[in-house]
Amino acid sequence: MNGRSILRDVAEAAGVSLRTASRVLNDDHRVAVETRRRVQEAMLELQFQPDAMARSLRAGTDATIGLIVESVADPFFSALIEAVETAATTAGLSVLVASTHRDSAAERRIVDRMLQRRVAGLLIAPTGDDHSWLARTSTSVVFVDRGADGPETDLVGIDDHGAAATAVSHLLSHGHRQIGYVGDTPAIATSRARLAGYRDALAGHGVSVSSQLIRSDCATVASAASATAALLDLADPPTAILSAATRCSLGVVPTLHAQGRTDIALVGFGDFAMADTLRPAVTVIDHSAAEVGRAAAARLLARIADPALAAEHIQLPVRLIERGSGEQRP
Amino acid sequence: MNGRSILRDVAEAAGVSLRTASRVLNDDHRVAVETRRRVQEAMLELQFQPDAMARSLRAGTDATIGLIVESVADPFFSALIEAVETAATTAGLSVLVASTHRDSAAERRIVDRMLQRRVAGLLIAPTGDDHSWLARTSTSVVFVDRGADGPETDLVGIDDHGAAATAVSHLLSHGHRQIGYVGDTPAIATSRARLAGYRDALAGHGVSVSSQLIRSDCATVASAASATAALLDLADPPTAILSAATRCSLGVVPTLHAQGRTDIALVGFGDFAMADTLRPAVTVIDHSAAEVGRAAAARLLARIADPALAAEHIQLPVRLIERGSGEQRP
DNA sequence: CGACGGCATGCCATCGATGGCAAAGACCCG
DNA sequence: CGGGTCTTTGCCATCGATGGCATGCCGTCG
Repeated sequence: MNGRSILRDVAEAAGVSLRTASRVLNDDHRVAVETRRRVQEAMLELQFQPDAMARSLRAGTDATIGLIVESVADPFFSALIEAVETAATTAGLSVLVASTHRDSAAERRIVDRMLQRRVAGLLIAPTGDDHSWLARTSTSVVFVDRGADGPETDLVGIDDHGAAATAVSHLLSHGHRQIGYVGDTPAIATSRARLAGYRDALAGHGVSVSSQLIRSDCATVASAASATAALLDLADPPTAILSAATRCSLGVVPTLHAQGRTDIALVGFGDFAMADTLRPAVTVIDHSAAEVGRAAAARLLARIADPALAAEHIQLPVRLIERGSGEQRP
Repeated sequence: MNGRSILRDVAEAAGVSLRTASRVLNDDHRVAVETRRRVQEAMLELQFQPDAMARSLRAGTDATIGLIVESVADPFFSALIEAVETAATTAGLSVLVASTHRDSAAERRIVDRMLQRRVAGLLIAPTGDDHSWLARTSTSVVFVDRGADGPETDLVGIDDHGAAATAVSHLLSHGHRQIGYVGDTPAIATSRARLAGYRDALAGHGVSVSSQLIRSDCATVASAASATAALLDLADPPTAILSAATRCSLGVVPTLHAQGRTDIALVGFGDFAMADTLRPAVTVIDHSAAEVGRAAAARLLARIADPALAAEHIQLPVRLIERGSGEQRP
């Protein structure tokens, strides 16, 4: 039916040059009132829509930010995405999402593809440790949730070490000494920090750390479930458990319920649906994904506006929500 | 440090024309072996990455699909997004996401923006009823979850009417006659179909429908919670409830638990975390978001490949997962 | 030895918009 | 009335890659 109309058509219809039509489109003030009116009329008439590709090519950058996470479906990341998307839309930018599924080769491919698209900026919760591509691009990048160890790039996340330590101290103060740890692999910076927080809190209270109680190999709900079952089977089982990721909690909690061992104290990292409806309701460390997303997006927008900004590590506060499970005594 | 290199640089470095370098880039067979080698060497040397914008401009379409949903953070949609993203990535396409938050003006803006970007295709779970823009574009569009009432466009979703009827029949067969309905607004086609399925199943079994038992105004978790409380307060309260959306279940279930009324039979639309850990575990109709996403993406890719395809409505099967809550008798 | 076919390569235009510069017209002032 | 300034408008080149057509070179065959 309609071939879409281009700016040239508008210009011809209005009897002006392409350049003048372009000026009207961009609200350039140096256009006579009458001319502007004619051009605008023609634009409406022809239902003109500017071509974003052409603009991007000319501008050298695309009005889009790339968001790379581990999994789009993960509750933490999906909440984060929503916050980022809201901020981006407000700023007139679109959002490209992609999941790495912890495959660092896939991550590299995704990063390359986004850079080829000349995204205005990149938000990334990295999987791999190889961030050498950073040196090869001038695109604005902000790490989110976890990231480069070095201080040369922006990072927006939470105080994982402190949060884990807080959780452990909470359990210690309720009389626990045998505290199990169910968490994700230390290959992920975030998990590493949480495990360190766990260890340091125990050590700080003079409690010895038993490696039997530490299961830091739970990348999936299923592995967290079986790790929990294994902890319960120990000769000297834990009286409390720190679940160091929401994903882990989704395995730990059902296992405790299935085995009728809800007497075991539990603090989970990350809030989740129904956490306060279960009996006992689950005490969690809430690290608001939306807050992290908002802050990361704000930081990225600032960096896009001024690429010369000094790198910064932003840590958002977390809060312990006492609901019952974490306040049980041995 | 490095300004990125462009194809012209590669051509110069290899001592060939731009056109030849372009041929190598596109695996055109009409290039001498030796020349190809030189050009490829130059590409590696200069770390050449083709500019996606320029290609898109030339091609007239962008290697991207747009995905427009109500909320990126909604569990149903986030699972759907992940499936779509996986399929798209496999096909070499990127994914732009956006949330409408049920604002049809926002939806229009988002659609316009995506069309301006010349996305290769659009997947949309529409909020508004005005799909007149469809006529004005030649972009491939597939509706997902809900959509145009007419048969002129593709729609991938589930049999909402049948699924709701199944759930109601299930409750009826367990002796319930007072069945409450907590669902979203009938303004959404999906909700409308579910409510109709509820009514038709009741009518089909000769049970009269009481409008007091129907709360179809629950767009949020909080409103579902208060609607549930109101149902319980009725002079003639329901002995069973059909929660017609996952979001609603997240309000219904905590309310039943908080009021100690877990004796009320419940069937929920959409599975959710911890549904089988709660006591009683929650019987649900599982409509796999991932399945819907996969099918919708496959359909869109097919349509992009062949825009002349006849429109089709695809309904994916659902299954009733009996866990206990829906099998309780009055 | 000349004509012709096929392969490899190159030049130019093009996608749609915008930046730089110049020109044309209006207007003012001396 | 001429020269200068300001406003409005237009032409051309450009962003980076690819399509169409032309050209040059080689071999082959009559």
